[in-house]
Amino acid sequence: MSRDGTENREEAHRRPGRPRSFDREATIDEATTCYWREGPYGVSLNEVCRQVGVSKPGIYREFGGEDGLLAAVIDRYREQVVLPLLDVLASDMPFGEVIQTMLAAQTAERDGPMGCLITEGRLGRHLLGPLAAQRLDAVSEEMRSAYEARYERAVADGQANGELDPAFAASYVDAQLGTLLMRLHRGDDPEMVRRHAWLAMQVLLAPDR
Amino acid sequence: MSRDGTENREEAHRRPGRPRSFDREATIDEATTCYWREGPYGVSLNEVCRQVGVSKPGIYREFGGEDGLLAAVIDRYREQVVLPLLDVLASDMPFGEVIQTMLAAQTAERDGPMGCLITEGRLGRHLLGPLAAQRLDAVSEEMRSAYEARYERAVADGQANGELDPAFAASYVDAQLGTLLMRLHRGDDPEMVRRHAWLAMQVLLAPDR
DNA sequence: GCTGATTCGTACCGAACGGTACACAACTAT
DNA sequence: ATAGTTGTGTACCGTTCGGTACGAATCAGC
Repeated sequence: MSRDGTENREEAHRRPGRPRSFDREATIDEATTCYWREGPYGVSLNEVCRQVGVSKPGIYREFGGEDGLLAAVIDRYREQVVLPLLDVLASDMPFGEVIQTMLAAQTAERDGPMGCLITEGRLGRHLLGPLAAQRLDAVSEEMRSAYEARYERAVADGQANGELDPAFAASYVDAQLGTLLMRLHRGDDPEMVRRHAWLAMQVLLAPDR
Repeated sequence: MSRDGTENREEAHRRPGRPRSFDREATIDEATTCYWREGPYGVSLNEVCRQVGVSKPGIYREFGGEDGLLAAVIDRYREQVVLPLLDVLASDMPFGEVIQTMLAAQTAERDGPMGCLITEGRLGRHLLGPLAAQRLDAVSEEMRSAYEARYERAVADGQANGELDPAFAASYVDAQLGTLLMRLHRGDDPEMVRRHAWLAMQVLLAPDR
């Protein structure tokens, strides 16, 4: 396949013209870090270009503009952060331990930025372009439905308070996790935030045991 | 007293020079509505001037700039919104009813903007000037300590779960109410938001009854 | 009417924003 | 070498931002 410019190194580039020097993957990675650290609204496209070390026309040629770049960043964030989280949700750990593990993972001191790019994006979704907004909604719904499925499984296993409508419980988890992530991004004390979230989650757990 | 330009109407203005036409109180009122509706970061000073119908130099002469205007707005908001809320907290209603009343008041459909100016301001406190940030912190602490006092009273009356540290419970209430107000401002369904908050508050109530 | 005092808004400043025109660099093919 | 093709970044566009210089407007006193 020689659809794109990355043929095998042996034959090098056959096409005429100047060879590409723009590294799409590295750009997405660095831009993801920028947007994650500062929040999607806390950093301008100019600033991202400065920090990543690429020119603005380069971004426009590759992603079509700020909206397209953010859409690519959200996709990358989904693969690297959200999917592992969904794996934890899908595991066969007891419900309470799943919750505890998720809270602990998010509030653990880490090298990278605290908080969640998706959560920050949802805080000002109306400021996003159509592409980024669509990806954001998709990932949000993906997470929400995972919460709902896990809650239903927990109810079936007797590990969760079954008196709540699953969709309602899922959106409750979504809201509580959103709060946790937003506060972490704001710089609140992770341990306090974690304890608040854990307290809020108690209403979902099965009363006995 | 003739310290300021507003002497009694009988004697009119005695001082030389062009009489004041700038209405400080009306400006604060209208600006409060603007910042409340759009959020402190969702509206520029230029836009506020446009909507209120005053000139930018007028704002600078009266308030010293954007920071001073926001400080005055926060003070006005405190008087008109926060103090009545503190009155509800201080009332002798049972604890559960106090919580329910606060949630209902915030989530009720109303003519004015949904959400809370203070809460929105805290989301991006680092973007505020020193004056506005100081007022915001003061009001925030005022509310938090009111939550703490009311919770301690509820514990003493056997209306609240006494196993929580009062400061911890107060910051929990603060976080949950903040979430509620932020979601209302974002446009989430008020009824859903209210039910979520009420569910989260259950862990504070006394287990029996 | 004139002068001085005071308040007013127009019209500007430099900086930063998102977005783009275009000249030049770097390759293949002849 | 020369022409053709493709990728690149400088240097600009118009807009909006927070903030201000300054002359016009409106009063009291004379």
